Amino acid sequence: MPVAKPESSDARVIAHIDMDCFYVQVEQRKQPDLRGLPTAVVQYNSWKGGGLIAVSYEARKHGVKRSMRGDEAKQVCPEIQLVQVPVARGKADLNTYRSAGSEVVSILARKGRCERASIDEVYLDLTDAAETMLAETPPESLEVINEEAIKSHVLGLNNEDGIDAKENVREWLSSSDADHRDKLLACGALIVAELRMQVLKETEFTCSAGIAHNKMLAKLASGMNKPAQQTVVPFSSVKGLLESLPIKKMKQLGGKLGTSLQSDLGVNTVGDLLRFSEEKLQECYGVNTGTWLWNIARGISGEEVQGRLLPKSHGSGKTFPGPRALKTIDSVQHWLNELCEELSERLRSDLDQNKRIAHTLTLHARAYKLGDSDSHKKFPSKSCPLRYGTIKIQEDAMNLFQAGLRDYMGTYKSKTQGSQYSGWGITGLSVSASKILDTPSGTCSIMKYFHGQCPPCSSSEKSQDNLIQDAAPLSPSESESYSGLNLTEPQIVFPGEEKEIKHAIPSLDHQEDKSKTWKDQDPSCLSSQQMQNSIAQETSPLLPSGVFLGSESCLGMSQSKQQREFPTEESRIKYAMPSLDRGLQKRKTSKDKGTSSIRRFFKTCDPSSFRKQEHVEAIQLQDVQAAESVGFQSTSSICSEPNQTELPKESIPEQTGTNSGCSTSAHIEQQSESWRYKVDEIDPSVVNELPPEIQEEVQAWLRPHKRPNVVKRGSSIAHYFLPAKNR
DNA sequence: ACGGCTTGCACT
DNA sequence: TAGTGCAAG
Repeated sequence: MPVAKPESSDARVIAHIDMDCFYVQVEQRKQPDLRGLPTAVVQYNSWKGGGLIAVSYEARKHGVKRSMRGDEAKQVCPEIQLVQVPVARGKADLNTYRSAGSEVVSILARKGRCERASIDEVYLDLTDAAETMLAETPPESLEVINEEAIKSHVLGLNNEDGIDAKENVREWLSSSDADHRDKLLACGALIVAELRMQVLKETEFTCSAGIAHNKMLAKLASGMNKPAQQTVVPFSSVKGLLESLPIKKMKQLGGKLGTSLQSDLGVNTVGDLLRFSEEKLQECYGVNTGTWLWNIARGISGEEVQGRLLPKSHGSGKTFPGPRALKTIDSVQHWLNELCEELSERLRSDLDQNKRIAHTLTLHARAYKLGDSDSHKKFPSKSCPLRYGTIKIQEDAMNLFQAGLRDYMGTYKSKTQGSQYSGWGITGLSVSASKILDTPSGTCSIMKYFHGQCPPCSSSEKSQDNLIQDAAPLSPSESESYSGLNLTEPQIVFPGEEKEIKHAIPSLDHQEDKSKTWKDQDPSCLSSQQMQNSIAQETSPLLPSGVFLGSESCLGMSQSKQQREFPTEESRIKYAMPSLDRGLQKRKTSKDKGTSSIRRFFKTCDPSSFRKQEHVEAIQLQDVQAAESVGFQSTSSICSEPNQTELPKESIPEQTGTNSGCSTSAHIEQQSESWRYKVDEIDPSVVNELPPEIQEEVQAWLRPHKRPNVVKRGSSIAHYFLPAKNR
């Protein structure tokens, strides 16, 4: 039976921290003369003064806006200081901002779980820190309250900007008879004030923050008082806040979905959403989006703060607008080389600094054809296994481009002559690296737990000779999952050898299925220098299933073909993790039917220790709702249905009314064979009995997932504008 | 034929 | 899966 959690454990303390006009601040730190002046950061000064990408608050007062041209900005604010984004390899180079961003993250990650939400934003889960503070040094016990905290804006406090606001805030922060949730938020506010001061001290950057019971509200709040201020959203202020909040201000609703809500349902404020039943919203926008909308109307958002300090992908791109469109293969080649060079550089530093390896290379391009107005949509993106080394990346990217070009041309049934197109142009190119995984040594706590330490892993113990041996007989790509491209032929690369081997050519028309011996190698066993030279092939996701086998040598086994085709259970677990982590909606039938060691571990646990997981929303507005008898039944159904608790940020709406909830659950139940389904059966409470070093990792698997969308509404964007009416 | 360059994510 | 598209800043 579901056991009700104590109310207090649901009162999370979440903060969203947002750097103020970050790029401007970075430039002002570099050039302190600019401090206090209306300033904007601009890229590509050549055309109309370049495009603004960050604007200081002084300049905003004069009406300067992001997305203005440099020239326009000068018009509305003649004294504006325009600073150019650094340029490298003929394109904007954002690296200084990236590293400034990591400076900040490393400070903000000190007080709780931290999620890097973008280059200049993070979420923090300060629940534990706040609880601890409340227990040990509650605000009421402090003689002095941090001045920065006293400057907080507390939504719902009377006289918020009146003359005695500060006294009110001081009292709110340290009131001893306050609601428990408010006390926690007060602690959160103190902690955040401290962190912001620390950031200022160590980086010279100011930031704004929102402190609330969930991510959505914290994000909303951080933008309410900028720059350099913080805003607290007490539980009791939520209803009033959302009631009048324009729907488009809500994150995820600033685009077409928000427009559809306005024009099709007449929803102008978040509060207006309360008029609609969950079912109605689901009919219009699909199950996930519908439920999500229903919840945000009530200030409910269960999304957890992910403990992730690093980006999940790297990309480098450039546009070639209009007259500058690329017309020859050579020019494409040139720019692709530049982009790949930058990407490769960033991959290397990620490897060096974070011991992470990217596994997929993707190329995106935009092209136009005279006479076809939406020709630019049709250039397909292509991806392949990522091989490290600048030259390899360049080569693979070029091959991807050519493959894309063939498809693109195919749609026009036309042919290229030589290296010259006519009537064609490439208006955008970008390359990106994704599926970035930690090197096992760093975070593979589970493997360590089940197999003990892995001495052979330590890079110092591995000789260069071993390296060569291990790396030598490499598997080629199993390329069927990569669009018929076969970009990676077997090759031998010795440490120190950076030259590419010219036979890495896409063979589009022959897909061989070669059986080769496979000796995989744990990348973690290599020093980063060694990595740079030799990890190229073996780190590609070569297996058909995409299994990453990097850790086997960690276990001291020598893998061969057999294991390549039947990877060990631990490998599958390792691979399954990221998708579970993301809480994918789809539950695909997994090919894995074996009993994993993790499952065995759980099975040996005393069944009596299992109890049902309670999924309760972080912020409980139920009391409020009950009082108002607004959607109370739905709320309780949410709470008792595990699969509903993880709310999607947004999803494409689907065809109305063809199907609904019952087939959804039926569909889920069919998946009894899948490993993920088994995960669902695991009682979360048992995690507490695991050794601490793997608890967090297992916890990540157990996050609730979204429901598959069974309702179909068609696939074009147009359906945003065509929700069902009068249904 | 312009607002550039990145990210993350959902969907299919 | 790979590929597409939305959204945000």
